Amino acid sequence: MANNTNETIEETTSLLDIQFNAAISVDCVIFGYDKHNLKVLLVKSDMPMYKDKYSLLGDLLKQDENTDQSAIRVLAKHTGLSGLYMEQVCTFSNVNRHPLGRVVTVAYYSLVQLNEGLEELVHHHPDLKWEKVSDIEDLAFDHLLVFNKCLKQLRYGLREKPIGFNLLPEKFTLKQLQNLYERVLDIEIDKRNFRRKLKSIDILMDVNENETDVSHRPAKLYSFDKIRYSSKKKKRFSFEM
Amino acid sequence: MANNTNETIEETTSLLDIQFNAAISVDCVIFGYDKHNLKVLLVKSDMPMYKDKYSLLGDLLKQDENTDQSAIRVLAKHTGLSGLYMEQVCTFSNVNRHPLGRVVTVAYYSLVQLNEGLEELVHHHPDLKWEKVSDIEDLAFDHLLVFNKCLKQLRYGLREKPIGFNLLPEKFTLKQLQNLYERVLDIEIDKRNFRRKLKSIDILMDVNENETDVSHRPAKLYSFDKIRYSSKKKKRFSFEM
DNA sequence: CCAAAAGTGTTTGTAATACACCCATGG
DNA sequence: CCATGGGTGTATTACAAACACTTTTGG
Repeated sequence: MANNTNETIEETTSLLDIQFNAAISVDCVIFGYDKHNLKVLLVKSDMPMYKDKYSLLGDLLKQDENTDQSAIRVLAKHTGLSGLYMEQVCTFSNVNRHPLGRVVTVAYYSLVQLNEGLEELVHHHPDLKWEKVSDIEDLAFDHLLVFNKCLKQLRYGLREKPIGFNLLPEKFTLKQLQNLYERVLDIEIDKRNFRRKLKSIDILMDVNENETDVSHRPAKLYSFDKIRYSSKKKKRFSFEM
Repeated sequence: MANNTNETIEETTSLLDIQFNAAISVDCVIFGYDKHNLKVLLVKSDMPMYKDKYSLLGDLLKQDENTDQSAIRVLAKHTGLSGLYMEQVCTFSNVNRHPLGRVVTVAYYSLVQLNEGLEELVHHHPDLKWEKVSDIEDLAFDHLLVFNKCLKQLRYGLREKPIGFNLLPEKFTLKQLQNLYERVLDIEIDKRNFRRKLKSIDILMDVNENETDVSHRPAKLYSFDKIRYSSKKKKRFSFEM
């Protein structure tokens, strides 16, 4: 794919040169879950026409990276974390979506467990905030559109793939997992049915530990068993509930 | 979104100007179904390094259009048709995916019923061909990747949304519909179960006509009842089978 | 011993699967 | 009247949904 002749390069460099080029950006909907609420990391817009509005975290694509790499870079820059779960969602390209020129943006969402460290982020960076998903009403640019699309894809994926674990600590209780599903999907789930479902899917590992520091019967802790999951991945099963 | 002050324009035009820009293209996986096979419209690559290979139909994004419009334009140009079912699938942006320079491409798939008119297309345009999906092994650029992703999304969507009808004529028999599911998903379906399922979903309209020109009992013709479908769309139901 | 949440089974309805014969038409 | 594919029903099984009480711990 890289050993083109000089001839070819000349021919097409010119072809592409006369073509319209656009800036390409990546926008990340960074979902954080703090055991009660699903939140999204937002940054105060630095554009005069969008002052007082917040926007998603993003950046322009660089010459030596693809959009996945760009998204990883944006995540690392703002959260300090790498290896986060991440999905490309959709590309937005309306002609006037960006007031400063033509910018086509590729949207990603990613998932992170909102611990104290991450909550603290916003104290050092006053332009950042974790906004509850249910409180998001208005964003700069077309970012409300982008956000809605990403939220939809997250909800969809949560029913079909074991991605929810990315929003929880390594070890968690069944109640925490159920709460996650209830909060993110905005539904109520019967405790017994939920537990039976999880038992039948059989992708959790009993870590033989209990919750601590609770003033009632402590719950057992589990972790997601990636290995067991991949071994049964072939048969399509649904997380539907 | 369009009344920026001069100040803003100056400030950011310069900001965007110094940024890296890339060409943006749209690539369409145009699926055609001829009652026996699912096929894809391909065009012989005009690039020396990919001679003898075929590629998807695509074009570079123009200044005054978004990628949806660009895809519609590509579809119209090569099939002469408009209003085809179409979905954005994914964006591919690897640095070296295009030998002539940096081109980020947005992939779409679309669905069309392959009638004689469309089959004939390829006689007037010797560079075009309808290739059976099962025969596609190698394509120019990263188009095999693009194609595979689009096929996957088509199969996925077929199980969840009533999009199959876009591959059939307005009026069709239940057998034709079943064949479509079997061929596209590459599975076998029990005739009685299939028919019961469709009856329960209740989105077909009996057009009170029969097949003609068959040397056996003619089958009843149905059409997809869009209105009835949208009226029950709220409850999520699955085309799963 | 009390408060609080953890943990557990059964019943009922609904949808998926497997399976075989009669019917209507053209030739 | 025969060949061809169209059209139909039932029994079984698996899964989803609804629902209430006992157990364990901390204070």
